[in-house]
Amino acid sequence: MKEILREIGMIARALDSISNIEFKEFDLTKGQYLYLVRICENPGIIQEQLLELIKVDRSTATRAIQKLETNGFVEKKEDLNNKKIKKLFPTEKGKAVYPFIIRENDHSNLIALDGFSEKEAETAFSLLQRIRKNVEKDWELVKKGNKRTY
Amino acid sequence: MKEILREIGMIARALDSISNIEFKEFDLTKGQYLYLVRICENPGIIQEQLLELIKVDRSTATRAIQKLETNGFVEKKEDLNNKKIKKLFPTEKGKAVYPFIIRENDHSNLIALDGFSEKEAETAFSLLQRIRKNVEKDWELVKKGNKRTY
DNA sequence: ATTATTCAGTTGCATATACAGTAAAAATAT
DNA sequence: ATATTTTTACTGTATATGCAACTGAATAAT
Repeated sequence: MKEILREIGMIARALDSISNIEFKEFDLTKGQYLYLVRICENPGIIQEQLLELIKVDRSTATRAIQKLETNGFVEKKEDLNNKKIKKLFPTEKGKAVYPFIIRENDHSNLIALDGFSEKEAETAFSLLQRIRKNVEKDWELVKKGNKRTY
Repeated sequence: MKEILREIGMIARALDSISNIEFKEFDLTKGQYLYLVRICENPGIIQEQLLELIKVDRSTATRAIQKLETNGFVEKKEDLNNKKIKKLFPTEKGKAVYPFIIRENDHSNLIALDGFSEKEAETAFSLLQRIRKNVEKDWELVKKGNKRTY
């Protein structure tokens, strides 16, 4: 059995660790960049959708967004038709750090794909996308309390 | 730019989340399975090597291992020639849960690679391995305090 | 129309994570 | 041989993470 999980875990932790260190200079604490980029790219997104994009727990998302709001990176806006939801938008401060996050992420991407041909990079992306789609089904099930059988 | 990082992050978080939920029945708390499998597969490994295998901070490893030890899954043994290091071994209890961890991980692997041909799975693994090797260089640098320039 | 169910967001509590700094042993340099 | 640097493990403190349980709003079921 080819242990792709372990490779993915190692890569994810290493890259996340690097990002967290590098984003401290923008006063973003651990993990916050994940939320901020996605809010910048999807202005008006609600927490529930955001957490699905990141694959993180509801409570974790609540507090990460709360902190981002406290520190002036994003703001919550009420919806006129639905009192339940809160739409998320980046502030000017949030928009200002966005390019730095992208630049860093792009660099990590480049490093990750060092030595890859155009075609190989393309293949890696499409295979990873398929893996992600496979995995997110189970994630949603298990998070809803269902049990996997195997 | 193909955003492979985000895919990898999503996959890693989703799978880790599932594992943590599933391993609670063996009294393994968040993340502990990562350490335990590797100690089972590399009996006598020391903390410093283990953390490189997982890509986690020294202090995190210390406490994770401490907890595994407290809960009777692993034990530390002094080395006769080197007073600095502590070799890690699984206890009987640790060895007993190992197959369950493997079974779960194998299942997740299978789910992740659902719809993949033999060849595609092979390709995914080898590309991921290359990505991991690229990324771990930067990780080691940054963790040592070096700054990346880009 | 009323009741039940799902959805979206939050909070209490327990726990993991990591940076910075410490200490002691080992390896290296002089 | 001694001084310096590196290696290995650990601690203090701050912060993130997630499960379980809860709220109120929206939707579905009867």
